Amino acid sequence: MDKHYDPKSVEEKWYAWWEANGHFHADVAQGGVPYSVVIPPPNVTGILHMGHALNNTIQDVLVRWRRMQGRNVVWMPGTDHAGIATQNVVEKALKKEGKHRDDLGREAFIARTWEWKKEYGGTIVNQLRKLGASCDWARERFTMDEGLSEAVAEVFCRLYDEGLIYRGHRIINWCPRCKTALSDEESEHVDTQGNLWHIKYPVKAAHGDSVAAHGNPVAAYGNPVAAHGVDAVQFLTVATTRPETMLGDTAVAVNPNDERYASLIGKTLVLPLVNREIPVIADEYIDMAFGTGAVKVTPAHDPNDFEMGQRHSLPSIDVMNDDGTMSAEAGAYAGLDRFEARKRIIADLEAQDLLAKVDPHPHAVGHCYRCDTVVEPRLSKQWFVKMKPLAAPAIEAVRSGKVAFTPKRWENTYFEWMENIRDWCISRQIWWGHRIPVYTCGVCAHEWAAKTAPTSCPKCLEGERPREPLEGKCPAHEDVRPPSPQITQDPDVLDTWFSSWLWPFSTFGWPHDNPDLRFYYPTCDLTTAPDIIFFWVARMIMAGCKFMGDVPFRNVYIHGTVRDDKGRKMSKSLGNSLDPLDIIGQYSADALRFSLMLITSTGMDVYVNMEKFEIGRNFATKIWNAARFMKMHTDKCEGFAPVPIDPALLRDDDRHLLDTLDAAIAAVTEHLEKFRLQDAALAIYDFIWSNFCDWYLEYAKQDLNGTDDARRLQVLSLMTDVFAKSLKLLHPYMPFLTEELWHEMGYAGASHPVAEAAFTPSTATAVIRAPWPAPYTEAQREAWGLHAETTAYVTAKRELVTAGRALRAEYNIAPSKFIAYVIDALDEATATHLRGDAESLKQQLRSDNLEVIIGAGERAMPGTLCKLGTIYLPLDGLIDVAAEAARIKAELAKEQGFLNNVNAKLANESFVAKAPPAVIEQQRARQKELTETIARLEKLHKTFGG
RNA sequence: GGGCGCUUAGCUCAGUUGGUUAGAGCGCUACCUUCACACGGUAGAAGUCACAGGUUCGAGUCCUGUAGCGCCCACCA
Repeated sequence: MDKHYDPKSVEEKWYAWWEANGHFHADVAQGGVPYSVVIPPPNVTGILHMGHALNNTIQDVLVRWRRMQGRNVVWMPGTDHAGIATQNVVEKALKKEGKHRDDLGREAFIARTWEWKKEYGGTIVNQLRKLGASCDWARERFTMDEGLSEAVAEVFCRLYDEGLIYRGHRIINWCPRCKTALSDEESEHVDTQGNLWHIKYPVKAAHGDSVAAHGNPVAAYGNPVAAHGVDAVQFLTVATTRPETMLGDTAVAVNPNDERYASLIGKTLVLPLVNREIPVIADEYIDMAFGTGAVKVTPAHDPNDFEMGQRHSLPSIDVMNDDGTMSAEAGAYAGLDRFEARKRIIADLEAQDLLAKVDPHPHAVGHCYRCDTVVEPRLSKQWFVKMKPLAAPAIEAVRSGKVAFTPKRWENTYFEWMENIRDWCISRQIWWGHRIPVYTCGVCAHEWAAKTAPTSCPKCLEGERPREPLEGKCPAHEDVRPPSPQITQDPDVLDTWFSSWLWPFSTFGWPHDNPDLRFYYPTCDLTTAPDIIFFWVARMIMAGCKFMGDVPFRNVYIHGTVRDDKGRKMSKSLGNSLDPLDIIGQYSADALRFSLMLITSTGMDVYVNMEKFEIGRNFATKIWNAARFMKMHTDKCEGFAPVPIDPALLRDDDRHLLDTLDAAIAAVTEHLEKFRLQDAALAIYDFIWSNFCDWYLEYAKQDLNGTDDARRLQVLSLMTDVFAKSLKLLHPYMPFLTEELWHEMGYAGASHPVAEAAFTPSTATAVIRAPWPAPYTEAQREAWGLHAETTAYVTAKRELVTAGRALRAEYNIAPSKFIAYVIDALDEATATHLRGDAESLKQQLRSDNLEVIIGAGERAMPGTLCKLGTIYLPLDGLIDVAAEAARIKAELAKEQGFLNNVNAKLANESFVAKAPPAVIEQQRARQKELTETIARLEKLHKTFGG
């Protein structure tokens, strides 16, 4: 074995080997209890970031653990075509060539995108391999591959035919850079310090008014100086955050109960800058307390205004183009960018003295989640899914517990959104994605949805249109004529998430019934980030309930966000991102995985910096060295083969080791069942490092270097077996290191008599297929003498040894100086037991240059204390007697305080009456212990002349 | 405006149904390069569990309120 562990070569070697040997591949034919997981498909444009590392490590831990438990495990991998994101990437590449997508045309552009996918789409998937993700790569899917596209078409047509997909003319979120509609979820609200501009709208004078007498009142308002010079003009002041939209105003609204404006309702205003006449309307929606209480109504650019427009039959004037520049409707401002137009409009209003005031106003502004451009609410004709009917069963599924969230609090978030769900805008004005399968007949104007491109119009085929007879084909069933130029398909594509929400069943072959789908659906655990609950999790539950008649998964584990050590979200623009591949390069994939798991508690955000990954690296080194140590001894032991446990040869520390291993196995299993991956990792870490390495391996040295061959063989067998089980426990977290050691230690194929089951040939080769360790049976524990007393003895012994070492440190005695100390054990049984083990104790202490004498206090001079009782240390001029007396006095006071508390507790009638017997018993024992300790301390204190 | 989370050792955080003297990692102090490991070992210091009330025999843990920080949702122009 090499002195140093080389993760790089090891990780590459084993990943290739696992894949080549089909260790990740799932097969229905093998039967058993399924454990299925679908990966949250990363964007095909993605590169591995810390969020992926966290998400996929969690999944891989669960998946590997379940696999070892003997479940029939499938981890379905794949990528998302990420409509807008991918199109952006390809457009950027085109731009470098000085081209635009329009130069290529739709078909060529799509072909170009597929080429890009073919060349770069595998990046993230290969990075997942570096992380160690044990996905069933043979099943890898892509949201635009043939099968998934079929599922999308199937779902669209079903919803369309049921009337759950409809086309609507309404205000949607428009990204002027991507030039497409977005769903509400795709518009991210960012708190922004904006302004509330107060603009004065002149009131048009009635006939006979003095202003009207000037002829054209509009002209007068167009020239405020003139207006002022001639007459007093009445104004209605409105407040707005988006002044440029005023060009599209078709009314101003006030609350009908607002006395300030009562007289103006029904009057006409003259819209500044455009001189359009617009009415003052009354609408309950208006909040009298906000702004001026008068609101400009722009039905084409604001959802509320749109609704008001509907209520009051107002026209809608769209003043913007799809790229965010002002449209022809904007008159003099046409062609200007919307923000430039805003500046100009403000300036112009100011020049005409129509800007009453400007108040700073913080508000949330929508940004495109793909390109961060400010989203424009805009009137548009789009496709929508009616969500309420889909939401109802999905709400019930969570309420009834068919789907459970971890942590549970996310269920509230889910309910909140689902109960107030709004229709989902699914059409996108881009090219990369699933084309909306809606067709229109140019002859009869019939519109319908079809899974495959139709060649003729069904309405016309029904006989309403005379048609040519077809040779050899029954016209009622199939039409083989070339596509009719009369039939046109909707140009838009579907929202990326329209394919993602089918992922848990489309990846298993739906809409076709098949064994995989039947066996693996519903999946078990879905692991994802909180920001994706609405985009994906909720919609998957809806789709599962709707199309499969069952939930898509039983558990949803929502993990936290990975942040930098200052708590900021990692982002490219901040430059505070850690690259998982850097961490893997510097510390190893195992270190990345283990550290992440160890520092992340269930569902909480995690703060990371580079140094945090030392934990995992150090742990790996520790284990590597422990293995080297054992290997060194097994190599020395010629022809070493493990022997079965001989109860006659077992000593306390052996029993204690088996005991703590048992506890660790139980704890790890239970924690993993409840998604407590941190606690499970801690239990493994603590067992291997503290119990196995620090205590047992040190303890075992005396036997390994001793002369008793039978005992040495027993100890070696025991420790290698316990180490094998430790590797199994650790394998889900550190797959590479454990696999390497599994082979280095010769566990692959070796027969371990203490192991819980004989390996079958197919499972003997890899830890990944080794069975998850089971706690020992009662019969074994009985036969081996694993009793509670064992733990008590070993605990006593450890404290005793610790006390000896502490003496040296406390009195600052050189390591070279031999110390014999004496212990007066508290209870006789322990003392007797430890005396019986005196020889091994002596050996154990030899390296510390210590020697202990049990229960002979009278012979020695007083020294210090440990929990077991009194420890005496020969003075030999090593101790400052006065200082020691003071120390003991302080100790005495502390113990007396504890005793007082306990006494008070036990004297309390309510406590005795109500506390559980176990707690009372505990307190009684403690009372006894404290009383004895105090008696001893008092004696000691006297000895020191106190 | 609603909802959620956090506040425990110098730092980052655990603490699972309320129950011995509240834990870990890092950092810190002292000693040790002893034949697996200095990415190590041994021993140690360090916390009025944000604040104020309440329930209880007993509260870091349950309830109410306050403060600070953070996140999510929301059409107040």
